[in-house]
Amino acid sequence: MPHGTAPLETGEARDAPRDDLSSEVTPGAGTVAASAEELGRPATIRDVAALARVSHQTVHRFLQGYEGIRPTTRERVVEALAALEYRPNLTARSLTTGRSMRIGALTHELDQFGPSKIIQGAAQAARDAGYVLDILSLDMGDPEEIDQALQTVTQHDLAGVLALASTDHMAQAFGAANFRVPAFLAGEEDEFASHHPSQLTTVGFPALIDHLAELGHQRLLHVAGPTAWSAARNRARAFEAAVAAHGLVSVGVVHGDWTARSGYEAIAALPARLDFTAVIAANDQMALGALLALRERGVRVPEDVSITGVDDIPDAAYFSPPLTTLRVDFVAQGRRAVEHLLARIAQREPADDEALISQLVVRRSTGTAAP
Amino acid sequence: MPHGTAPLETGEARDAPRDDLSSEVTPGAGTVAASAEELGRPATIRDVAALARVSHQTVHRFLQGYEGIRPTTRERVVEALAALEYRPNLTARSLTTGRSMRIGALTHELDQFGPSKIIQGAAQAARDAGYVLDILSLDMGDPEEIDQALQTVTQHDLAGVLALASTDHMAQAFGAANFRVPAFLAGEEDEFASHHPSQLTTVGFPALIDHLAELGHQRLLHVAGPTAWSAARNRARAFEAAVAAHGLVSVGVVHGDWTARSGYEAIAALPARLDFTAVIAANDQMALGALLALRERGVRVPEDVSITGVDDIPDAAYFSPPLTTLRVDFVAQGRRAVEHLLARIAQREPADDEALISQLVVRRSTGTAAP
DNA sequence: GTGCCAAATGTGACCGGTCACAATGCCCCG
DNA sequence: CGGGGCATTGTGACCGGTCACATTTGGCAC
Repeated sequence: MPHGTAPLETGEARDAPRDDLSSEVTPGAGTVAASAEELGRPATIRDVAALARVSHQTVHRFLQGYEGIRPTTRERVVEALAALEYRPNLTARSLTTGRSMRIGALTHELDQFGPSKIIQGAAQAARDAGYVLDILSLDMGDPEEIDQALQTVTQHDLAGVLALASTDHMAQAFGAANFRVPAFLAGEEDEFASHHPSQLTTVGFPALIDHLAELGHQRLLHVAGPTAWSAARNRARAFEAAVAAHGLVSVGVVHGDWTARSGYEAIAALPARLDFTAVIAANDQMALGALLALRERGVRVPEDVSITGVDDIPDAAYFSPPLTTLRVDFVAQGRRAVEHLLARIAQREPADDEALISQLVVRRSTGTAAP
Repeated sequence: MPHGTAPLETGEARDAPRDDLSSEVTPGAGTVAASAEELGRPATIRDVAALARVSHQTVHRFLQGYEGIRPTTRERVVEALAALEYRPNLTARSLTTGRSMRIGALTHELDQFGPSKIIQGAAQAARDAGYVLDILSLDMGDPEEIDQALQTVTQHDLAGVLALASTDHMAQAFGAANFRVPAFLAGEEDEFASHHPSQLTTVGFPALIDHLAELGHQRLLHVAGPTAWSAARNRARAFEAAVAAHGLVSVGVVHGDWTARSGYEAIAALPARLDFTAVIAANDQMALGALLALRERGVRVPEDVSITGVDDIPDAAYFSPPLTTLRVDFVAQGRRAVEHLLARIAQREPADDEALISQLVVRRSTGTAAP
């Protein structure tokens, strides 16, 4: 269909410019389209060239920001571009250059706060760099489907591929795929278990455990995320390390699935007598669930048991009671992931990024330990 | 760079096939690449054609599912495709066809539960149809920036454009843009204020108000969303209509911004004496904030005041107390939006979709009205 | 005015898949 | 055994922007 559209007119337009140099400058008399409407289809550089009475290459040069164009020529090109409402066709461009302005983002669990924030940051960073983000939400679980989705990715020639959710499934599928383009797997930073000893007591989990220790808590329960998530493992490791560093006691690690329901069930399933004074949940949702379960058991928060989360979702400040938590900058993670990928695409070294420090936010869900 | 890669070899490969029909079938002897590695770049249909000793057109026909290919020929093509690990180049394809397999999704507020769920549904539906979703997250507010983002969209030739967030800003920007492709603005359905009288008492807000009326509530407060959102206006309208239909009293409509904070402040700002027995928040987050504000005022929920939300975010079941709310199927909304768009792209009539009914979920935040 | 050189501009091919149109090959009939 | 006609396959151009290279133009010195 797009082919057949008035090929003759196009042909004439291409040949016309060199003839009537002497005739009137006022367009519209010849076969050269002088306006977008007259053309009836998106303008190409050749349409613009014809109207500006230059070669398509000159138009191209102008668009590339080439300086050496005579002012008079340049002016004609500018006018023609405006008159025809020219917009470059990125598809054609990528066909020749072999590069595209698209980044594929593999993700799942888009309804989770973290991942969707990361996507938001990634989309921003991508757009700032003139790229668009192609979302490929995979339903994990069906390996067949993952495979098919990855196939799809390789066909849509992308400048690079980013994997954002950090489950083992994803990592595995990602590793096995042959994208033929730069790829970057954005896992959660190991910030919680910082290897810089100097920071151990000031950032992330150490700060959180510090806070609890100061309040006199000795025995802690960790409600962890699903083990298939590296973020969950990181946090669990960081928890254990911080506890050990403070000489406190971990009474156990229960695994949930990030949902409030799993946090609720983790607490509800405990024996009648609780042998801890603080619950450290690996995210705010599970903390919320734990909060309700404790309340239903007649346990007061924070008088009897303190509770903490991780993420600082916007709602956390309005839980009953408001939740003490570690704020994680997901948007920055997304931005950074894209920047890393862009660096790899451009074959530069990625900018040295400072650590993403998760910040302790103290609210009313933590208090002095019950005696 | 991709140009220069051994143009000679390519040229020879293109001409070679017809010569050595008699010589060995075993490849590798001539200049025709017989494997993906040997090629060192993605295989094209012409590479495949050369290896299969057919014309590029025959390969093309095979790929299009054309039946009339002699079995022996077909077999050679199949083998060549496999040997060279051929993957179609979608960029080249869209250049000629003028169609692409990409849908642009304009959105903002990706951190909101509703929008991100809608995106999830849209991405699923898109992928099911072989499309990918290009996310274009706009920062509303800066009209300059919106404009620029829309420019970007028109350059990435997309099969269609979808706008998902339903603020007036978006609607306006969307309406003003000239996408040159099918576009679809997915606003929230007017489901809450259904015009089908028969459904008025069974779905959405009517059901919610029904529920409260049965519990004896007479005086209601609505915490609405921001007026710039059509969803907020719909819900406010539906609230008023349902109240009127039941002969109840609306003591007022306070506008928040969807966040828990705004719900909290809406209640905190009220005079000491509350003249309502139920708060109807336009979403669950604001209900959460209201819940905390009431608690801090010493008001018990649901004994003194009942509270309801809308959306049924996963956390709502674990608020303290668990929230009575209207469940909205955002994923279905996203799917439907994409299906509508795809229908428009294919110039078919969209499938007749049944109403998306929001379902009342009764939990413990509502109880009999205080006397 | 002439010649030279760099600056400015033009030409044609190409990316890879698709399209319109041609040219074979093959089978069967008279 | 020749020829009609369909089945099968091939040819070349095209989409629009880019690249490598060729050609023209202008400015300046002589």
